[in-house]
Amino acid sequence: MASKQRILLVEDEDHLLEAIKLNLELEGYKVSTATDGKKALKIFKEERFNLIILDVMLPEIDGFQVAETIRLENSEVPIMFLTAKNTSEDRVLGLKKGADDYLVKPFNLEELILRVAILVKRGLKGDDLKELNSYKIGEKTIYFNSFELKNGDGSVTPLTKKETMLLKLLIERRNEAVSREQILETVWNYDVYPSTRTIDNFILTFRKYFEPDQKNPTYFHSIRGVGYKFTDIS
Amino acid sequence: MASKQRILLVEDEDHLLEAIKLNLELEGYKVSTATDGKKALKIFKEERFNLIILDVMLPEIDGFQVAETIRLENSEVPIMFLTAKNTSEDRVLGLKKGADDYLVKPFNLEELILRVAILVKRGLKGDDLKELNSYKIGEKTIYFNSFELKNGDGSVTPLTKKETMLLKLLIERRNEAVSREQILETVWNYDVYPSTRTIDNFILTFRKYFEPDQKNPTYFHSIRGVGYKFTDIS
DNA sequence: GCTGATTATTATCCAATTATAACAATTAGT
DNA sequence: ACTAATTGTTATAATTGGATAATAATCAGC
Repeated sequence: MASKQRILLVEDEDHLLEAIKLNLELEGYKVSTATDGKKALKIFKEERFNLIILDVMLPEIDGFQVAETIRLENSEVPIMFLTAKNTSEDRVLGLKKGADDYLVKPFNLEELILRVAILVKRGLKGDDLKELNSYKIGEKTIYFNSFELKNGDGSVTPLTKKETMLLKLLIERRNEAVSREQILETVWNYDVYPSTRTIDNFILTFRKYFEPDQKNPTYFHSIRGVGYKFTDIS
Repeated sequence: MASKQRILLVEDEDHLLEAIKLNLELEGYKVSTATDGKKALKIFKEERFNLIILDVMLPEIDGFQVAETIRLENSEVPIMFLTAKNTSEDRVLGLKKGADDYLVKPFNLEELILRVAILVKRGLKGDDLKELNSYKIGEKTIYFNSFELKNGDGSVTPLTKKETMLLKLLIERRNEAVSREQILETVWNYDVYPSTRTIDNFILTFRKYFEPDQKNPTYFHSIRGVGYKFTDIS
């Protein structure tokens, strides 16, 4: 990812604030903090964030009001509420204020991290998104949602739908063998199987695209009797 | 809300399936159901949904595989996992497969309803109300608000409503493939699908407007089996 | 164990098939 | 009258499977 994603964390309990901040930073986010609603709004006006995490119970201005104010100006940024109350009215209220997610205290830190990842990913735009949906192999970069392959010299080769899908599958499962059966089930439909020879053909073109030495594949390995394995150390 | 939002619910326990379905319908959603992964994929291919709720443990094909297959196609539809397992690996795996949310069983029905509302709402505003008033392609400028196209020589060509909408969509998503389905969903309504051939014709006129060489498009690329991609380096 | 024969699987090329898009002409709808 | 949508024909690109060569695995016989 190009640059660190930024999170604004608003929480009045110092202890909890520090714990969450530390964990988010370990995950690679840049975290700004505020301990009350007033300060939160001040920081929000000065910087741009990819996600705002708001405790509901805050001194001076509560989390809901903060969210409401933010939504007046900027309806895009995802907002996650942390709430101790678990009554239905409260959660519905949060929703109305434009929450994208909420966690009930006490919560599991790991769950927080996971949900943060989902929200940040969702908010990404343009170049970041393109970055997220790409994969580098050597000098070349595959862009999965523009269906193209950028070569080392900057030239671009178009990829077909099936090529892209199969590449995606093998890369998702990199460093493990994917059986021919699995490939057919996933890339082709569960009912219409072509001959297994077809797969070879796709691998062949992949090797033409990516392998410096066709006869000695670095990336696309055949596993006899099973299927193929995409190997990459990155 | 113009028309009912559609949800695909995939769950193998009949009792739970019915309970969730009933509650979602009470909330005003149109709910389609499937009891195993294979059926789910079949239905997914036939209809369009605003949200997919997937139990992870399913007969035949599990929820993760279903999600993976859906995500291999270009689909951006939000996916929520229902999972009994609460181990960290499982949740991270769900994330990687492209989850937008997940609930751990046993869950509170009210919480499910709330989270569904968040995801559906998010999907709707996903059409980005980004202010895009004009856009330059080569010598020409499109004015989205006045539905017209200013040519290099200063003359003006009027654009129809549909032309403008489709142009806007493709330009907003520039450099990525937009599937025919997405086009139909966005430019046409959810229920009124014209034949997909209609789209070709619009592209045809776009190429007449913008392409120096019709046979070798610079801007409007067809991606076979997927849809169209508007390419621009600016 | 080793060697060569046998068999199974994959690599590769290419022609045939199929799927999809380009395009034009026509119809429908307002 | 003018968009929008359908339909049909042609053009084109992607996918497929057959043929053959290459390679790897298995096995029989020594």
